[in-house]
Amino acid sequence: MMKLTPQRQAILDIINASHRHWDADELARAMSDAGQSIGIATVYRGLAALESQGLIDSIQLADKKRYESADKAHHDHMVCTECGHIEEFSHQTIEQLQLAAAEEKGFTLTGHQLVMFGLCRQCNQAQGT
Amino acid sequence: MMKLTPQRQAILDIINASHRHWDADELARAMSDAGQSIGIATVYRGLAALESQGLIDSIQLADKKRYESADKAHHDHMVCTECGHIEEFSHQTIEQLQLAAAEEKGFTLTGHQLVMFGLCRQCNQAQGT
DNA sequence: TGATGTAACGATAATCGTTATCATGCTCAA
DNA sequence: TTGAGCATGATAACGATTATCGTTACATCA
Ligand SMILES: [Mn+2]
Ligand SMILES: [Mn+2]
Ligand SMILES: [Zn+2]
Ligand SMILES: [Zn+2]
Repeated sequence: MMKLTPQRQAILDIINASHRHWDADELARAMSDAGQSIGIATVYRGLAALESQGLIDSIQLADKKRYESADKAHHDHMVCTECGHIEEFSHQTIEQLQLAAAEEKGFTLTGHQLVMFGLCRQCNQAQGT
Repeated sequence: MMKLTPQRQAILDIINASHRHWDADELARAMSDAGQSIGIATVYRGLAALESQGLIDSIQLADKKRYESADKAHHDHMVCTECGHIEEFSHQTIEQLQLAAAEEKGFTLTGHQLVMFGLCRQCNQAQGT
């Protein structure tokens, strides 16, 4: 078991207090802004520790890893390529069919990540026709 | 339109001649081994150019981008976390349900990537019970 | 033919997210 | 009280990718 130090607790609190998907740098900056500065290495180690304990979840985007609260049911993500907005969705049938597809290939699944890219509703409208 | 230089043609040939998923370094090494050395920057630029023309496809894995032939129908990937083997699969219903999920959120899809992680058939057996 | 413009090349520096190193600080069981 | 062991933070190192820049290949035009 790991130790829930003040730094790790603070990271966990920030993540749990919002529905955002945070990267390491944003968390360090948020803590700094809140007067509780933290070393960037400590952020990375804390995130890894919290995730290994299942206290937070992550998604690996092209450039960086982003973390979110684990207090939500499993879901996947749509990322707006215009504004960066991340929309969540879950689809039970898709999940089931993934299991079936894996079984068909002899794969034992430990995880998956489905990311869809496109324009969110707002950016769609801003774009016009 | 871009120019299909000897370097880019060679990259394209290597990718099309196999079913592998290549990273930039592997391609540079393969060309070097074949007696046609190439600058690593040229590999990256060539890959970007070829992909923008739709001549090759790519998948973004955690650490690096991998490229494959575009002479295949769209498919998604299972990655073995033990041996690195990449298995391809396609599931028409999953694709359709993705479109439905996007529409429901007001997203206009431009792409998606579904990657499943786990143990491939071989590594499953090697593991035993 | 030869000047000139444009795009690609290749070596290498720079960037960026992440991990490793290491000296220092805390904490808790003996 | 003490010391083993884990956490922290500054910073170096790393790996993939991109930027820079001088050089080269090639096409166009005087
Ligand atoms: Mn999410
Ligand atoms: Mn493939
Ligand atoms: Zn948007
Ligand atoms: Zn395997």
